[in-house]
Amino acid sequence: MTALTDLTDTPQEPRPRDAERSRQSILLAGRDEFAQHGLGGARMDRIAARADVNKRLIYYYFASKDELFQAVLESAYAHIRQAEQQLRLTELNPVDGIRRLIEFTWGYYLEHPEFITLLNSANLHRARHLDTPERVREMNSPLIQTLREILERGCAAGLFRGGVDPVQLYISIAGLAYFYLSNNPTLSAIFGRDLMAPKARNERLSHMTDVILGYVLTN
Amino acid sequence: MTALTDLTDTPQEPRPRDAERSRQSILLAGRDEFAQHGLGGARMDRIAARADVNKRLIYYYFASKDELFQAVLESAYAHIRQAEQQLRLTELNPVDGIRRLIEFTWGYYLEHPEFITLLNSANLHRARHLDTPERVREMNSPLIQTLREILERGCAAGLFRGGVDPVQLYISIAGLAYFYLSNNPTLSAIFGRDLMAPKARNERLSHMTDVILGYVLTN
DNA sequence: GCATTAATTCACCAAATGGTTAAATTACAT
DNA sequence: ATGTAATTTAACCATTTGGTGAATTAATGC
Repeated sequence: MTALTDLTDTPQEPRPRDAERSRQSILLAGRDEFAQHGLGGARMDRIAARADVNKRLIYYYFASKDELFQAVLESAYAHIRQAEQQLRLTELNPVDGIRRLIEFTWGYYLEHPEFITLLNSANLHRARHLDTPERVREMNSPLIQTLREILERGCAAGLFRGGVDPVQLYISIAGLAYFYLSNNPTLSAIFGRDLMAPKARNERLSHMTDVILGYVLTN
Repeated sequence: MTALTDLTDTPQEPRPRDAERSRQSILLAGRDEFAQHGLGGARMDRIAARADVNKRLIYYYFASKDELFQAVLESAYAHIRQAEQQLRLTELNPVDGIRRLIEFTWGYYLEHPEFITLLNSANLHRARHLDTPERVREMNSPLIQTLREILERGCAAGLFRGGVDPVQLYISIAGLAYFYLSNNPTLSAIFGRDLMAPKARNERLSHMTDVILGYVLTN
């Protein structure tokens, strides 16, 4: 209140020490910075500023820029896979199961645009930052298994065509959503129409669903 | 031959001056560097080395890193649009027209991986480098018009479903191919199978065709 | 209270980076 | 031959960059 107790505008009041909180804060800041500028364009100083943490602390928890990126990437994967596993697709009939997977994929990419740009950076660097590929693979198998099960059920019921590779189908569902969102700026510019307008977004979801169902459904 | 005439290993023989050649060389070098490292990771010194040109020359022809990237991007767009216009899709029946467009898209992305990473960089920067959007838009309209025409013909012949938005369809065709190739490193790692193996590539083309035809075809 | 350890900050660096100044060289028209 | 504009180069620079060594402060166990 007095000039003596509050001379500066920066309170300087030292936060209580909390290793886990700091680590998490750096991880989040890194996620945002990498997502916004790409791995090459990201700046460690900015990450420190975003996390409101001394830069040296980043190197205390993560050895280098690359290792931080790797940690960010793994965390992003863990997040989407966890969300996927709460879908309970097996409780739905095959058609609704596919529908729900499409809607989920669309919604997740919409709500997590950082996931898309992080993946783009990871791929630009040829997935060099996905070490322990076994762990990641294990994380992704369940969804493919679920999809395979849905396809089999639909096929047995005479609803779905046979011979569909669940991996191909998954990549197609993801691709239809991902490309639209990832490339939205150039596509919107090229076609001269705002692809992110609410109406356009709804049309896209509807279109994607028609495409995928048009493919898997017999007749 | 003698020590007098050939003291150094760098011949130093000055190339004849050729502005157009130099400009083009820089543009190509920039394309490769940007494609490989992204806009943020690209290094002007490396571009100069790739082009075998003094770094200052880059700034003589292109004002800055951003302007060079912009020129590279425009050139890349011009290239694919030109290739698209040699497709003569209108000479084919509707089904073959769609088939050919899918095959072309797939083949072009395969032969020009740099196009994909350039676009990713452009989108990371929100298409800021696509100025003169009118020019670019004009370049892209013809293909959409052609696609619209194909869809109408197919619909009139009772082959295709009606109400298909050519822009949505184009984005879907591109997306099915683009995502598979752009994200190949992470997808291959995650699913533990080499998606770029010749067999896998053929299967992908076949799958994409099935998906798109399954959607547009009636019955 | 006190020592030990874990968390955090400070000050700093060598290398790399995008960009520039000014001079030199070459083609080319006269 | 010579003047002129276009092309190319050499040397340089202020800043930024990822990363460190060492000191410092806060929590924890005793």
